[in-house]
Amino acid sequence: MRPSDLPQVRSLELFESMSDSNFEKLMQAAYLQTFPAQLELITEGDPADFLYIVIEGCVELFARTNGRESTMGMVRPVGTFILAAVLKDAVYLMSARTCQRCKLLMVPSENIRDAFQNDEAFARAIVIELASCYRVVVKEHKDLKLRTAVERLANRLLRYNIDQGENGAIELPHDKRTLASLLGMTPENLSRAFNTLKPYGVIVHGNRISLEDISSLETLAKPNPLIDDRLT
Amino acid sequence: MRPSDLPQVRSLELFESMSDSNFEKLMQAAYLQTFPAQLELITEGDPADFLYIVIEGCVELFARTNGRESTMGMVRPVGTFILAAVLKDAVYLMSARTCQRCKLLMVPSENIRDAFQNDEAFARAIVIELASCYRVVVKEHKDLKLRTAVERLANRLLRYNIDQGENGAIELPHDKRTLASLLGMTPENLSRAFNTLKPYGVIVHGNRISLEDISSLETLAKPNPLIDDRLT
DNA sequence: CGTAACGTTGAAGCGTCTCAACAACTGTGG
DNA sequence: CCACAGTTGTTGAGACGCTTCAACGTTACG
Repeated sequence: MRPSDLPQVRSLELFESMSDSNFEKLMQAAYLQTFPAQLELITEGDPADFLYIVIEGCVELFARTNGRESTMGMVRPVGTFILAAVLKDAVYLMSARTCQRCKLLMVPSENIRDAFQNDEAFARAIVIELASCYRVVVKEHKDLKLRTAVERLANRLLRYNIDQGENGAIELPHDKRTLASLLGMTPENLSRAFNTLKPYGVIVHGNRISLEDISSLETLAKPNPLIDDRLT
Repeated sequence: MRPSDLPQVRSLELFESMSDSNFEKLMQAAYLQTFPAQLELITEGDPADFLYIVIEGCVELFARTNGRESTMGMVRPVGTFILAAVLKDAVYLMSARTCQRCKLLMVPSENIRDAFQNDEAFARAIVIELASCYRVVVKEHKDLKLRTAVERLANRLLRYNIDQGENGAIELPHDKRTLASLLGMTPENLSRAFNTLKPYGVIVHGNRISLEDISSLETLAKPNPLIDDRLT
């Protein structure tokens, strides 16, 4: 792999406290590969052979059953996916596809599990990473069970606003059909939800949204740190 | 704590590979307490002071926001809850209340984190437990996003049937309002969903259900191991 | 025996989905 | 440069699923 990518991976919370020698060993076993857009990287049900780390591009995690499909999450640099399956040596619960041309680091599952045994700092980091992933899914589950579609969209917009500098001008990080699926609704319904939010100062121009009245949007959305905060 | 309860806790996957001395240390720091029914044990947002282990009874995990409430899960003996919050030293994301009179073992968070550092086997067990919890929530999330209410009920009934001996006679482990909330619907809608399933051989007598035509129920439910199996 | 809790049923309304049509934009090839 | 098809997003109409509210039956319990 290109040496210039290494520091980025090393800076991942998952790897930063690991010993140099163990990190090198792990990276020597890893493959850095570039994939075209719209390629299905893994399919749910397949055995977890690799831990994936997104270096460049964007990966969509999704699930299928009975002819239906839903986006479960989006992974951007520098993020990992399907750690749990790798650690349990189980099959993937989600499928993944590239949204754009992507550069991905693939670390064989066995090497991850070996490193877990041999490097105490790595073991601790893995537990923190896993616990964080767990809490993210719990929050998403609460979001879906406790809120209407419009509320979910409103809270999502408020979060994007915080992520993007809190100046009321946001850019949607994914296309609208993906956003709709992420939020658990149809594209048509997302479009209508945006219309519902117009009286609350939400102005849509393609994938650029301006929030002209944050406080009224917050009154509607009632953001809850135990659902919407990414840190806690 | 009563010595007769110890072997049960020890047999938990989380503790069984731990060294004797570390297990004893952990148990000496722990409190065994009995709680009456309908007591709120923890409230979301509070700091995670203890890891809880259900020895007897049943605990409901639930979440609230904006005046609404939803059941997130039920914990029966011998199960743990809110491990992720304990490990991250964060606040609870869910509240918990007793459904019945309960005997619970409470292990201080600090001791759990200490044991994680000092006992390699325990660290490994924690990772497996966490990864398993993660996968359970992912499955529940898929269930909710990819299925209708009737399908969720049908699959739940098929799972109860497997859990309870696969003889077509099942007993609901919780009251119906709780089951409804678990499945993400109202009690009224659950009642109607049972009616919808009548043509598929689902006969309801209070909390006893008989499944007279498993194969037609399966045709409707289309169970998926990547959602419904508890093992994988 | 009366009260309370739980579950069921009905009617009405809301939210969401489906299907279809259409507009706007993108990239392609002539 | 323009016609073209393909993609993406929007809008409308109708159907469906689900919720709400209210009433009622049943069961459990003091």
